Formats: sequence, structure tokens, C-alpha cells
Amino acid sequence: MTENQPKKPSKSDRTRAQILKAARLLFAEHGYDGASIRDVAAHASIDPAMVIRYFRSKDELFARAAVIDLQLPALRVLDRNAVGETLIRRFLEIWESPASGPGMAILLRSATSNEFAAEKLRDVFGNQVRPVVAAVADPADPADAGRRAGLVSSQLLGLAMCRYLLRLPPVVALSHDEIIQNIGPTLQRYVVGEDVS
Amino acid sequence: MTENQPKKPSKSDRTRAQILKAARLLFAEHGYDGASIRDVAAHASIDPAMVIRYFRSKDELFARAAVIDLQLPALRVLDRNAVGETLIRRFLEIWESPASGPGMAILLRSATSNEFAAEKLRDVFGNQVRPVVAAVADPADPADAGRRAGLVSSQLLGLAMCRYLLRLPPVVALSHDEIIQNIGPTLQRYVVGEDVS
DNA sequence: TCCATTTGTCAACGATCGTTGACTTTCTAG
DNA sequence: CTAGAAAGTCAACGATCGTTGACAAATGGA
Repeated sequence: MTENQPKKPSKSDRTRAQILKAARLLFAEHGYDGASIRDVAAHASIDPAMVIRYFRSKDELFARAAVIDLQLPALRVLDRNAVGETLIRRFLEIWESPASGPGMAILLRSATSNEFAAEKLRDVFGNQVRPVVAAVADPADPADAGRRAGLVSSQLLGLAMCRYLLRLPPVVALSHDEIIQNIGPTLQRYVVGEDVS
Repeated sequence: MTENQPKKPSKSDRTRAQILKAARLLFAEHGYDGASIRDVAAHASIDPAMVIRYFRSKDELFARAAVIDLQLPALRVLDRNAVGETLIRRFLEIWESPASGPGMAILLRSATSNEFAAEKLRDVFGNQVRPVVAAVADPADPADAGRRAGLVSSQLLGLAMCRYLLRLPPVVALSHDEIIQNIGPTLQRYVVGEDVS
């Protein structure tokens, strides 16, 4: 087995990173179809052919750009009465902290017309959102956990759509506190509220 | 002034309607970019040139296909305690009754990558959702009505995204009753609940 | 220094798209 | 019946796109 390359900030790695950065920016802003490889190349000050060289195709470039780890906090059963607020606070970090990157915007922007993005988004739900919700929901009823996680996702994806993609004026105008105080209780009820059959 | 044409199901009107029907179907399923004029023409068993002849361009065809009237019930102050249920029931009709057509799907599918669709969706919010919510909210505070309508839209658009476009399995699996019993109270609180500054 | 590998440039390909104009067929009014 | 308008067909245009291959420049280890 060969070395993994512990040290190698070689020339190629830098341009590779430049391309990926430009791709993430443009995919997040214009979606899969709206961002052409030529646009990405121009933004990275490179030839379009290089984009294909480093990533084998536009699809693979998008797949690389769409990697995302929500890093949702592990909801402990202890703070059952604060899960709503905890979730909505993390949501705001993911979407508005520059450190988090535009990962979710990339997926959400393209999920309506690109099946790969849609599938990836369903994966994020199943592997990152659902387990976290399930940890505080009824452990004896896995279907219930899925339902609760689905409700949570419907509210959070809707808020993201209205605030960051559609830019609905009254939703953009909401302050962080207003969002927390309004959406938090909704999520709280979805996760731990006593609901229906 | 000439007659308006009270009777004229002429040949052209029929093909014109066929084209529009095919366009609405394909735009709703694949979005603005994903549905080509050639696809629409094939679905209408017609030549692509005819699509341009009847509608002047793809943009105008989309504009014609994206016309929508939500026909939201006028919320009277009387039934203040049922606005949530009323709204979510109408939501289900709009999205699942064949009579309503795929109007909202057309807009939502393209709104993330097509500025016209996004603007049109903001129009629907401002002219159809917001006034209805404002009718039962505090009439002395128009900004408050906008905020409440925005919250309502975030939940409803998110539900539509998850259930009809993204097709998130647990959200697709929800029965009408489950949706009404879970989303209804959320909308109720957004519209008439005592909230924050 | 020399040479092989890497990195980058350039022009072009085939495909798809919206759109156009010339042409033919079909329908209908006088 | 016939002329003219309406409806429909066909081939092609220019543009954009993802992708490719041939070629030039730069780099770095021997």
C-alpha cells in the first residue's frame, strides 16, 4: 500500500480547490443547470478543459460540491424541552455562518429539477436528520420517528426556501430571535409533542 | 369594439389548448429548463414550430402555463379558531385535487433556478396568501400580517417541497388526517397566536 | 543539465436548444 | 368551385453546452 500523501499542497491541489470553490459558489447561486462548466472555469481563472481533467464530468463535479455534513447536535433525552430551540439555532448557523459553506443551498437549489440532488437531499434527511430526531422520540416506534423527522424537515426546508432561495421579503426580514421564537415551538411540538395516529 | 368570441371552439383553439396542457404537465414535472419546447410539441403531437407560432416564445409559454389562482377561502374573523385547519385543507385540495391542476408545482419546480418563476411565486404570496392572512390578523399592524403570512408560507411551501417535489418517503406517507392534525395547529399559531416583537 | 511527468492552452466535436422562414396542406367564405 | 386565409410541416440557423484530443509550457527529480 502506498503512502496516502500526508503532505502535498502541490500546485494541482490548489487549482483543484479553486475549481471546487467556484463550483460550490455557482451551483449554490444558479443551480446545476444554471451553472455551466465554462462559468466555473472563468470564476476559477482556468480553462474549461481543466475542470473536466480534475473532475471527470459535470456530474462528478456536482457530486463533489454537494458533499455536506450538517453536524447536528446529538439531542439527549435530558434536554427534551429545548430540542426545538436547539434545532432552529443550528439551522441558522448552517445557513448563515460563512464557515458552514453553501452546501445546503447547492442541494436545495437543484433538488427540484435534478434527480441526483434530490436523492442526495433525501439521503441527508435519512442519515443526518432522522437519527437525531429519533434519539429523542419514542424509541419503540421507528415509524413515528420518521414521521416526526419529516415534519421537522418540512418546516426547515420551507423556511430555507422562503428566506434564502425565494427571498420572500417578510421572511428575509425576520430577525434571528423572531425565527427562534416562532419556528422553535413548532419544531418542539413536531419532535416531542403528543400527536396523532 | 368587436365581439369577444362567445362561440369559437375553432381548430386553432383546440391545439392551442393541447399545447398549453402539455406544457403545464411537463413544466410541472421537469421544470423550466428540463422541459424543452420539442418535448412539449411531441407531447401535443404537433410540430415544435407551432408552439412558437401560438405562443411567441418559451418564456411566454411558461408565463401562460404558470397562471394560478389559489382561490383561498376568505377567512372571516368569526372562525378565528379554525383558520389553521381551513388553510391546510385548502392546501391539500390545491395540490391533490386534479381539478386544481399542477399550477403550484409549475411555479415551485422552477422557482429555485428561474427568476421569473420566483417573482411569480412572490406575487402569489403577496396578492393571494398575505391578504387572506391579514384579514384575520391584527388590522392595525400590516407588518405583523406580512410576518404571519410569511411563516404560513414557509410551512406550506416546505410541506409541498417534501411531499410533492422531493418526495421524502415519511412525508409522502402522511395521510390527509395526519397532515391536518399536525400542520393545522402550526398554521393556527402562525396566523392568530400571540407571538413576539 | 536533461528528461519525464505534470499542468495548462487551444480548437474543435457532436448534441441539444430556441427560433425562424419557406413551403405545403387543409379549411372556409363568397 | 375557387381563391385566400389558416393550420401545419420541414429543414436549417446560430448559440450554448459538455467533452475530447492534440499540443505547448512548466516543473522537479536524477
